[in-house]
Amino acid sequence: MDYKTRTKIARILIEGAIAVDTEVIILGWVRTVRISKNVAFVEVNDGSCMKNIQGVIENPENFPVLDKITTGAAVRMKGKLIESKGKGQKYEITVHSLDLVGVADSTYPIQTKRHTYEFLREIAHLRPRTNTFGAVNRLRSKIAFAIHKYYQERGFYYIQTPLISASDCEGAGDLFRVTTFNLDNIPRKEGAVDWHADFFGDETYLTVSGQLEGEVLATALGDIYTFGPTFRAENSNTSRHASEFWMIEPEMAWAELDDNMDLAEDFLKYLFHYALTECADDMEFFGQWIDKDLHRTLESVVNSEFERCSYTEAVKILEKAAQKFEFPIRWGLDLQSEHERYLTEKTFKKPVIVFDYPESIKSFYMRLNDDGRTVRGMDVLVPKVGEIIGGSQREERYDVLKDRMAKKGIKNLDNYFWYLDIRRWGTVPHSGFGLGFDRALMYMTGMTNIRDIQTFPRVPNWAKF
RNA sequence: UCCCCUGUAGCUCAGUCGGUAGAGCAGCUGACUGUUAAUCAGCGGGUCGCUGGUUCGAGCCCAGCCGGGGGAGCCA
Repeated sequence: MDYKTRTKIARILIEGAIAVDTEVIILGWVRTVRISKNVAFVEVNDGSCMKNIQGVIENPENFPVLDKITTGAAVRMKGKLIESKGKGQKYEITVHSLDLVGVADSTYPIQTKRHTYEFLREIAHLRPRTNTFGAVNRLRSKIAFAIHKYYQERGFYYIQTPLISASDCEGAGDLFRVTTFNLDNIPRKEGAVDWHADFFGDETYLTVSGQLEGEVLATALGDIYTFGPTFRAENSNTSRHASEFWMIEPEMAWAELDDNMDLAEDFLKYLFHYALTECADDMEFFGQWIDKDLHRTLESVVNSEFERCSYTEAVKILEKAAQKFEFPIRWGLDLQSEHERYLTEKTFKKPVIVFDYPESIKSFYMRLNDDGRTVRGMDVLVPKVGEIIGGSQREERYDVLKDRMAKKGIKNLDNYFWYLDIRRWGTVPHSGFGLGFDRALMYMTGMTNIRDIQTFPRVPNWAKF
């Protein structure tokens, strides 16, 4: 094969790195074919970029293989790069030889027309060959790289936290259990399941967050970040939730909530700006076909100063709001989606960071304020989506943390000895947050369903492919 | 988990009052001197989600089940 000698389409159409009249070999998949008596056009995409390159065949009768060159077929196309004689593209290829590498017969499900997302989800193994899903997957790669670039350039260390965990982090009952037990014959001792007999000698789960381990490393390396998968067994049936998703969780020692907000704001702006400038080809497609306001929305986030508003102020604003809400507003109640969207879309018309939430509605690890009733938690809210980041300054005082864990009803405190130990010796103020990778990508692309942002989504009742 | 909507050809959908199945696209065959989701002509294509019920007769009405979508909650 011509793996090493072929020219990727992006080199020609995006980078402009190939001179006219150069002999090139294109390896790719046929998007559409148009054949008439004296000329045929074969449009090929090789995945390297959004755009297709058009092969022109001036004497189709000499290319009997054209009969089998159909939408979806894999082909090798050799010819000379020329300036296009037709309208609609700058370059095209005068084809000298054309080989069918892999046939796609008439049962190939992707047609040269728009398909519904619902249909494409059922062919998740083929949808990356469409424009939309090609663009999504290219952007995923670029933004994953941008995330590493951002933190590495700022002296954060990338750490790998365990996916199998014995702690249930926030005490929620929404975990996937990990076991090697034969489910038809589970060992029991005095009536109860004998977890000592299980593989790890204890109950274990798929992690819901790498935060607690991240705190351990931050209080040794200073600044760290995690970037990996997490798992939630919640029966959430929405367009924004998946059972398996990737999170970015930076954690900084010596940092307080203000530093945390600064990082969250700067990080989001960096990612959006990176997408707009480094992925312009694919972003143009999203702006044209998925969300006409996409560029305006992203640019406004990049160029705005995020508003910072305490929970208490936010409640006052919402109480005075002219709008009727479905859910009640009262100090002590959590903000609902409709409230968050009102704040970011109506009141401030830009991203908002809400902070200092009531102690009663937030997790045990958030630092208790001097007022004794609020904690140093923060949520970053953006127009159109609402909450995109959740984070906090962590409770670094041993006694206060232990009390709050007990108060929050965490049962097996012994399992958290290590988490408490980092407060016992050399404790230090530290802060961090979590950004959902897939949700950030939804915002960047305008795609409205997480099942179409993840390549192989896992949601309740769906783990195919 | 709750509320609402939905399931008919490969895809997107229509199907009236309950009377036995339709269109566009795709596919196939042919035509066509540069096309851009090419165009034009012809042809083939159905377990109406499943099970049961009502009825002389059900794609249509009723019940249950299964699948899909949107919204809410939980959150990232």
